[in-house]
Amino acid sequence: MFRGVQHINMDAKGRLAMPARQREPLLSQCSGQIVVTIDTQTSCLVIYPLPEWERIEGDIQGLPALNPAVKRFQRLMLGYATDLELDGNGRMLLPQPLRDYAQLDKKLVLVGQGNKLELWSEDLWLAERDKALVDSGPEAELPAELMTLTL
Amino acid sequence: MFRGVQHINMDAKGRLAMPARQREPLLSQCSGQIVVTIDTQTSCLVIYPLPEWERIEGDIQGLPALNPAVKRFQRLMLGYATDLELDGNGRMLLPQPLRDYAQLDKKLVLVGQGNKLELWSEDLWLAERDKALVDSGPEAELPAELMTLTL
DNA sequence: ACCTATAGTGTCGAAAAGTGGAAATAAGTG
DNA sequence: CACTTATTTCCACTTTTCGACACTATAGGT
Repeated sequence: MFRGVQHINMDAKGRLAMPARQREPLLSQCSGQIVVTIDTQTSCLVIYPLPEWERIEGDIQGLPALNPAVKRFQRLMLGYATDLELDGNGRMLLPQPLRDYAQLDKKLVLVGQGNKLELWSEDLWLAERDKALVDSGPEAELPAELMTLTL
Repeated sequence: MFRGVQHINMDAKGRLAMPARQREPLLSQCSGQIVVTIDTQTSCLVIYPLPEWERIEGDIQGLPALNPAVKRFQRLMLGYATDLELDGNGRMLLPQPLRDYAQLDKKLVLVGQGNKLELWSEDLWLAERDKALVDSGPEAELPAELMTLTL
Protein backbone atom coordinates (compact mmCIF):
# COMPACT_ATOMS: atom_id res chain seq x y z
CA MET A 1 0.00 0.00 0.00
CA PHE A 2 1.41 3.35 -1.06
CA ARG A 3 0.54 6.22 1.21
CA GLY A 4 1.62 9.79 1.82
CA VAL A 5 2.60 12.94 -0.07
CA GLN A 6 6.27 13.56 -0.75
CA HIS A 7 8.02 16.44 -2.49
CA ILE A 8 10.93 15.28 -4.64
CA ASN A 9 13.27 16.77 -7.23
CA MET A 10 14.00 15.72 -10.78
CA ASP A 11 17.49 16.47 -12.11
CA ALA A 12 18.35 17.92 -15.50
CA LYS A 13 18.54 14.46 -17.08
CA GLY A 14 15.01 13.56 -16.01
CA ARG A 15 16.12 11.29 -13.20
CA LEU A 16 14.26 11.16 -9.94
CA ALA A 17 15.06 9.27 -6.76
CA MET A 18 12.23 7.12 -5.46
CA PRO A 19 11.87 8.04 -1.76
CA ALA A 20 13.03 5.27 0.55
CA ARG A 21 9.57 4.79 1.98
CA GLN A 22 8.17 3.71 -1.41
CA ARG A 23 11.35 2.11 -2.69
CA GLU A 24 11.25 -0.79 -0.27
CA PRO A 25 7.83 -2.11 -1.36
CA LEU A 26 8.70 -1.63 -5.05
CA LEU A 27 11.87 -3.67 -4.76
CA SER A 28 10.29 -6.52 -2.83
CA GLN A 29 7.03 -6.58 -4.80
CA CYS A 30 8.44 -6.43 -8.32
CA SER A 31 12.23 -6.04 -7.96
CA GLY A 32 11.98 -2.43 -9.11
CA GLN A 33 10.05 -3.19 -12.30
CA ILE A 34 7.38 -0.55 -12.78
CA VAL A 35 5.12 0.84 -15.48
CA VAL A 36 4.46 4.55 -15.86
CA THR A 37 1.58 5.94 -17.89
CA ILE A 38 -0.64 9.00 -17.99
CA ASP A 39 -3.84 9.82 -16.17
CA THR A 40 -6.33 10.74 -18.86
CA GLN A 41 -8.49 12.82 -16.49
CA THR A 42 -5.80 15.17 -15.22
CA SER A 43 -2.25 16.17 -16.12
CA CYS A 44 -0.40 13.71 -13.95
CA LEU A 45 1.39 10.41 -14.34
CA VAL A 46 0.57 7.13 -12.62
CA ILE A 47 3.14 4.58 -11.49
CA TYR A 48 2.21 0.90 -11.11
CA PRO A 49 4.21 -2.09 -9.93
CA LEU A 50 4.49 -4.32 -13.01
CA PRO A 51 2.15 -7.12 -11.80
CA GLU A 52 -0.56 -4.63 -10.88
CA TRP A 53 -0.26 -2.95 -14.27
CA GLU A 54 -0.62 -6.26 -16.10
CA ARG A 55 -3.94 -6.83 -14.42
CA ILE A 56 -5.14 -3.35 -15.40
CA GLU A 57 -3.84 -3.69 -18.93
CA GLY A 58 -5.92 -6.84 -19.29
CA ASP A 59 -9.02 -5.02 -18.12
CA ILE A 60 -8.43 -2.16 -20.55
CA GLN A 61 -7.91 -4.47 -23.48
CA GLY A 62 -11.11 -6.28 -22.59
CA LEU A 63 -13.21 -3.14 -23.18
CA PRO A 64 -15.41 -2.89 -26.31
CA ALA A 65 -13.04 -1.27 -28.80
CA LEU A 66 -15.78 -0.46 -31.30
CA ASN A 67 -16.82 2.47 -29.15
CA PRO A 68 -14.67 5.39 -30.38
CA ALA A 69 -14.35 6.97 -26.93
CA VAL A 70 -13.14 3.67 -25.50
CA LYS A 71 -10.72 3.28 -28.39
CA ARG A 72 -9.22 6.70 -27.73
CA PHE A 73 -8.89 5.91 -24.04
CA GLN A 74 -7.10 2.65 -24.83
CA ARG A 75 -4.79 4.37 -27.27
CA LEU A 76 -3.69 6.89 -24.64
CA MET A 77 -3.39 4.62 -21.62
CA LEU A 78 -1.67 1.77 -23.40
CA GLY A 79 0.31 4.02 -25.72
CA TYR A 80 1.97 6.05 -23.01
CA ALA A 81 2.55 3.05 -20.73
CA THR A 82 6.31 2.62 -20.41
CA ASP A 83 8.31 -0.07 -18.63
CA LEU A 84 10.93 1.37 -16.31
CA GLU A 85 13.32 -0.04 -13.78
CA LEU A 86 14.85 1.49 -10.68
CA ASP A 87 18.64 1.80 -11.10
CA GLY A 88 21.23 0.85 -8.51
CA ASN A 89 20.61 4.07 -6.62
CA GLY A 90 16.83 3.67 -6.58
CA ARG A 91 16.32 6.28 -9.30
CA MET A 92 14.08 6.13 -12.35
CA LEU A 93 14.61 7.90 -15.69
CA LEU A 94 11.42 9.42 -17.06
CA PRO A 95 11.16 9.55 -20.89
CA GLN A 96 10.61 12.98 -22.38
CA PRO A 97 7.05 12.38 -23.68
CA LEU A 98 5.82 11.53 -20.20
CA ARG A 99 7.60 14.55 -18.73
CA ASP A 100 5.96 16.73 -21.35
CA TYR A 101 2.48 15.37 -20.77
CA ALA A 102 2.52 16.11 -17.05
CA GLN A 103 4.47 19.36 -17.45
CA LEU A 104 7.16 18.16 -15.09
CA ASP A 105 10.14 20.37 -14.32
CA LYS A 106 12.39 20.30 -11.26
CA LYS A 107 9.91 20.27 -8.40
CA LEU A 108 7.59 17.26 -8.29
CA VAL A 109 5.10 15.75 -5.89
CA LEU A 110 4.66 12.01 -5.42
CA VAL A 111 1.28 10.98 -3.99
CA GLY A 112 0.46 7.52 -2.68
CA GLN A 113 -2.93 6.19 -3.83
CA GLY A 114 -3.07 2.68 -2.42
CA ASN A 115 -2.18 0.34 -5.28
CA LYS A 116 -0.45 3.06 -7.33
CA LEU A 117 1.50 6.29 -7.07
CA GLU A 118 0.66 9.57 -8.76
CA LEU A 119 3.34 11.96 -9.96
CA TRP A 120 2.55 15.67 -10.32
CA SER A 121 4.39 18.84 -11.07
CA GLU A 122 4.36 20.80 -7.82
CA ASP A 123 2.44 23.70 -9.36
CA LEU A 124 -0.31 21.54 -10.81
CA TRP A 125 -0.60 19.52 -7.60
CA LEU A 126 -1.13 22.61 -5.48
CA ALA A 127 -3.71 23.94 -7.93
CA GLU A 128 -5.55 20.62 -7.97
CA ARG A 129 -5.44 20.42 -4.19
CA ASP A 130 -6.92 23.87 -3.79
CA LYS A 131 -9.69 22.99 -6.22
CA ALA A 132 -10.46 19.90 -4.17
CA LEU A 133 -10.51 21.86 -0.94
CA VAL A 134 -13.08 24.24 -2.33
CA ASP A 135 -15.12 21.26 -3.45
CA SER A 136 -15.20 19.82 0.03
CA GLY A 137 -14.79 22.98 2.11
CA PRO A 138 -17.28 24.26 4.69
CA GLU A 139 -19.62 25.86 2.13
CA ALA A 140 -19.48 23.07 -0.41
CA GLU A 141 -22.44 21.13 -1.72
CA LEU A 142 -21.16 17.61 -1.22
CA PRO A 143 -22.40 14.71 -3.31
CA ALA A 144 -24.89 12.57 -1.43
CA GLU A 145 -22.46 9.65 -1.31
CA LEU A 146 -20.02 11.61 0.81
CA MET A 147 -22.60 12.67 3.34
CA THR A 148 -23.12 9.08 4.43
CA LEU A 149 -19.51 8.50 5.43
CA THR A 150 -18.64 7.93 9.06
CA LEU A 151 -15.15 9.33 9.49
CA MET B 1 -11.95 6.28 23.18
CA PHE B 2 -9.96 9.47 22.90
CA ARG B 3 -11.17 12.37 25.00
CA GLY B 4 -9.97 15.75 26.12
CA VAL B 5 -8.10 18.80 24.81
CA GLN B 6 -4.36 18.95 25.36
CA HIS B 7 -1.82 21.62 24.48
CA ILE B 8 1.46 20.11 23.29
CA ASN B 9 4.68 21.30 21.66
CA MET B 10 6.37 20.26 18.43
CA ASP B 11 10.15 20.57 18.26
CA ALA B 12 12.13 22.02 15.36
CA LYS B 13 12.37 18.64 13.64
CA GLY B 14 8.61 18.14 13.60
CA ARG B 15 8.56 15.65 16.45
CA LEU B 16 5.79 15.72 19.01
CA ALA B 17 5.37 13.65 22.15
CA MET B 18 2.03 11.87 22.38
CA PRO B 19 0.64 12.71 25.83
CA ALA B 20 0.73 9.74 28.20
CA ARG B 21 -3.05 9.64 28.41
CA GLN B 22 -3.42 8.88 24.69
CA ARG B 23 -0.20 6.92 24.38
CA GLU B 24 -1.44 3.98 26.41
CA PRO B 25 -4.48 3.17 24.23
CA LEU B 26 -2.45 3.65 21.03
CA LEU B 27 0.21 1.20 22.15
CA SER B 28 -2.24 -1.48 23.28
CA GLN B 29 -4.69 -1.04 20.38
CA CYS B 30 -2.23 -0.97 17.50
CA SER B 31 1.26 -1.12 19.03
CA GLY B 32 1.83 2.52 18.13
CA GLN B 33 0.93 2.14 14.45
CA ILE B 34 -1.12 5.12 13.39
CA VAL B 35 -2.22 6.89 10.23
CA VAL B 36 -2.32 10.66 9.94
CA THR B 37 -4.21 12.47 7.20
CA ILE B 38 -5.88 15.80 6.59
CA ASP B 39 -9.37 17.01 7.32
CA THR B 40 -10.72 18.39 4.04
CA GLN B 41 -13.26 20.66 5.77
CA THR B 42 -10.82 22.59 7.95
CA SER B 43 -7.06 23.05 8.25
CA CYS B 44 -6.35 20.34 10.78
CA LEU B 45 -4.96 16.82 10.80
CA VAL B 46 -6.68 13.66 11.98
CA ILE B 47 -4.92 10.76 13.68
CA TYR B 48 -6.35 7.24 13.47
CA PRO B 49 -5.19 3.95 14.96
CA LEU B 50 -4.20 1.82 11.96
CA PRO B 51 -7.13 -0.67 12.15
CA GLU B 52 -9.67 2.13 12.38
CA TRP B 53 -8.12 3.86 9.37
CA GLU B 54 -8.26 0.71 7.29
CA ARG B 55 -12.00 0.57 7.77
CA ILE B 56 -12.36 4.17 6.65
CA GLU B 57 -10.02 3.71 3.73
CA GLY B 58 -12.22 0.89 2.51
CA ASP B 59 -15.31 3.09 2.73
CA ILE B 60 -13.61 5.88 0.79
CA GLN B 61 -12.37 3.59 -1.96
CA GLY B 62 -15.88 2.23 -2.34
CA LEU B 63 -17.24 5.61 -3.43
CA PRO B 64 -18.12 6.22 -7.11
CA ALA B 65 -14.90 7.67 -8.54
CA LEU B 66 -16.56 8.89 -11.75
CA ASN B 67 -17.87 11.93 -9.92
CA PRO B 68 -15.04 14.51 -10.12
CA ALA B 69 -15.77 15.97 -6.68
CA VAL B 70 -15.60 12.49 -5.15
CA LYS B 71 -12.40 11.73 -7.06
CA ARG B 72 -10.77 14.86 -5.67
CA PHE B 73 -11.88 14.02 -2.17
CA GLN B 74 -10.37 10.54 -2.49
CA ARG B 75 -7.14 11.88 -3.89
CA LEU B 76 -6.68 14.20 -0.91
CA MET B 77 -7.77 11.88 1.88
CA LEU B 78 -5.89 8.84 0.60
CA GLY B 79 -2.97 10.82 -0.73
CA TYR B 80 -2.15 12.62 2.48
CA ALA B 81 -2.73 9.53 4.62
CA THR B 82 0.67 8.61 6.04
CA ASP B 83 1.70 5.64 8.16
CA LEU B 84 3.56 6.66 11.28
CA GLU B 85 4.86 4.88 14.33
CA LEU B 86 5.50 6.09 17.84
CA ASP B 87 9.22 5.95 18.63
CA GLY B 88 10.80 4.59 21.81
CA ASN B 89 9.98 7.81 23.62
CA GLY B 90 6.35 7.90 22.49
CA ARG B 91 7.03 10.60 19.93
CA MET B 92 5.83 10.82 16.33
CA LEU B 93 7.57 12.58 13.44
CA LEU B 94 5.19 14.54 11.22
CA PRO B 95 6.21 14.80 7.53
CA GLN B 96 6.58 18.30 6.16
CA PRO B 97 3.58 18.22 3.78
CA LEU B 98 1.21 17.48 6.66
CA ARG B 99 2.77 20.21 8.79
CA ASP B 100 2.35 22.64 5.93
CA TYR B 101 -1.27 21.75 5.31
CA ALA B 102 -2.34 22.38 8.91
CA GLN B 103 0.03 25.35 9.36
CA LEU B 104 1.64 23.72 12.37
CA ASP B 105 4.45 25.47 14.18
CA LYS B 106 5.57 25.04 17.79
CA LYS B 107 2.33 25.26 19.71
CA LEU B 108 -0.27 22.61 18.90
CA VAL B 109 -3.56 21.39 20.31
CA LEU B 110 -4.56 17.73 20.38
CA VAL B 111 -8.31 17.11 20.59
CA GLY B 112 -9.88 13.76 21.38
CA GLN B 113 -12.82 12.87 19.10
CA GLY B 114 -13.79 9.38 20.16
CA ASN B 115 -12.36 7.05 17.53
CA LYS B 116 -9.77 9.58 16.37
CA LEU B 117 -7.66 12.53 17.46
CA GLU B 118 -7.52 15.93 15.81
CA LEU B 119 -4.35 17.99 15.67
CA TRP B 120 -4.52 21.77 15.31
CA SER B 121 -2.16 24.68 15.35
CA GLU B 122 -3.00 26.54 18.55
CA ASP B 123 -3.93 29.73 16.67
CA LEU B 124 -6.32 28.00 14.29
CA TRP B 125 -7.83 25.97 17.11
CA LEU B 126 -8.71 29.05 19.14
CA ALA B 127 -10.22 30.77 16.12
CA GLU B 128 -12.24 27.70 15.18
CA ARG B 129 -13.43 27.25 18.74
CA ASP B 130 -14.71 30.80 18.92
CA LYS B 131 -16.54 30.35 15.62
CA ALA B 132 -18.15 27.17 16.93
CA LEU B 133 -19.26 28.89 20.11
CA VAL B 134 -21.06 31.61 18.20
CA ASP B 135 -22.70 29.04 15.92
CA SER B 136 -24.18 27.12 18.79
CA GLY B 137 -24.77 30.02 21.17
CA PRO B 138 -28.12 31.20 22.54
CA GLU B 139 -29.28 32.85 19.31
CA ALA B 140 -28.13 30.12 16.94
CA GLU B 141 -30.27 28.24 14.44
CA LEU B 142 -29.30 24.62 15.02
CA PRO B 143 -29.71 21.90 12.39
CA ALA B 144 -32.63 19.56 13.00
CA GLU B 145 -30.35 16.64 13.75
CA LEU B 146 -28.95 18.44 16.76
CA MET B 147 -32.35 19.33 18.20
CA THR B 148 -33.19 15.69 18.82
CA LEU B 149 -30.25 15.12 21.16
CA THR B 150 -30.81 14.35 24.80
CA LEU B 151 -27.86 15.92 26.56
C1' DA C 1 8.91 19.18 52.37
C1' DC C 2 11.60 16.06 50.18
C1' DC C 3 12.34 12.18 47.42
C1' DT C 4 11.18 9.24 43.59
C1' DA C 5 9.21 7.95 39.37
C1' DT C 6 7.51 9.16 35.05
C1' DA C 7 6.69 12.39 31.35
C1' DG C 8 8.75 15.51 28.26
C1' DT C 9 12.71 17.77 25.75
C1' DG C 10 17.14 18.31 23.64
C1' DT C 11 21.59 16.81 21.67
C1' DC C 12 24.77 13.96 19.54
C1' DG C 13 26.54 10.43 16.37
C1' DA C 14 26.01 6.79 13.03
C1' DA C 15 23.88 5.33 9.02
C1' DA C 16 21.34 5.86 5.02
C1' DA C 17 19.31 8.61 1.46
C1' DG C 18 19.81 11.94 -2.14
C1' DT C 19 22.58 14.38 -5.57
C1' DG C 20 25.96 15.37 -8.93
C1' DG C 21 29.47 14.28 -12.02
C1' DA C 22 32.60 11.48 -14.74
C1' DA C 23 33.66 7.67 -17.54
C1' DA C 24 32.29 4.06 -20.60
C1' DT C 25 29.24 2.17 -23.84
C1' DA C 26 25.98 2.47 -27.38
C1' DA C 27 23.69 4.69 -31.12
C1' DG C 28 23.18 7.64 -34.96
C1' DT C 29 25.10 10.30 -38.89
C1' DG C 30 28.09 12.10 -42.47
C1' DC D 1 34.23 3.49 -41.27
C1' DA D 2 35.12 7.13 -38.22
C1' DC D 3 33.44 10.68 -35.51
C1' DT D 4 30.04 12.94 -32.82
C1' DT D 5 26.27 12.80 -29.74
C1' DA D 6 23.34 10.65 -26.65
C1' DT D 7 22.50 7.43 -23.07
C1' DT D 8 23.54 4.72 -19.09
C1' DT D 9 26.06 2.92 -15.45
C1' DC D 10 29.01 3.62 -11.74
C1' DC D 11 31.26 6.05 -8.00
C1' DA D 12 31.91 9.58 -4.52
C1' DC D 13 30.40 13.29 -1.78
C1' DT D 14 27.02 15.90 0.90
C1' DT D 15 23.01 16.26 3.42
C1' DT D 16 19.36 14.64 6.01
C1' DT D 17 17.22 11.39 8.89
C1' DC D 18 16.75 8.24 12.49
C1' DG D 19 17.82 6.17 16.81
C1' DA D 20 20.00 6.31 21.27
C1' DC D 21 21.02 8.55 25.26
C1' DA D 22 20.90 11.94 28.78
C1' DC D 23 19.05 15.72 31.15
C1' DT D 24 15.09 18.59 33.02
C1' DA D 25 10.66 19.34 34.82
C1' DT D 26 6.54 17.95 36.96
C1' DA D 27 3.50 15.37 39.69
C1' DG D 28 2.47 12.16 43.24
C1' DG D 29 3.40 9.74 47.33
C1' DT D 30 5.54 9.13 51.91
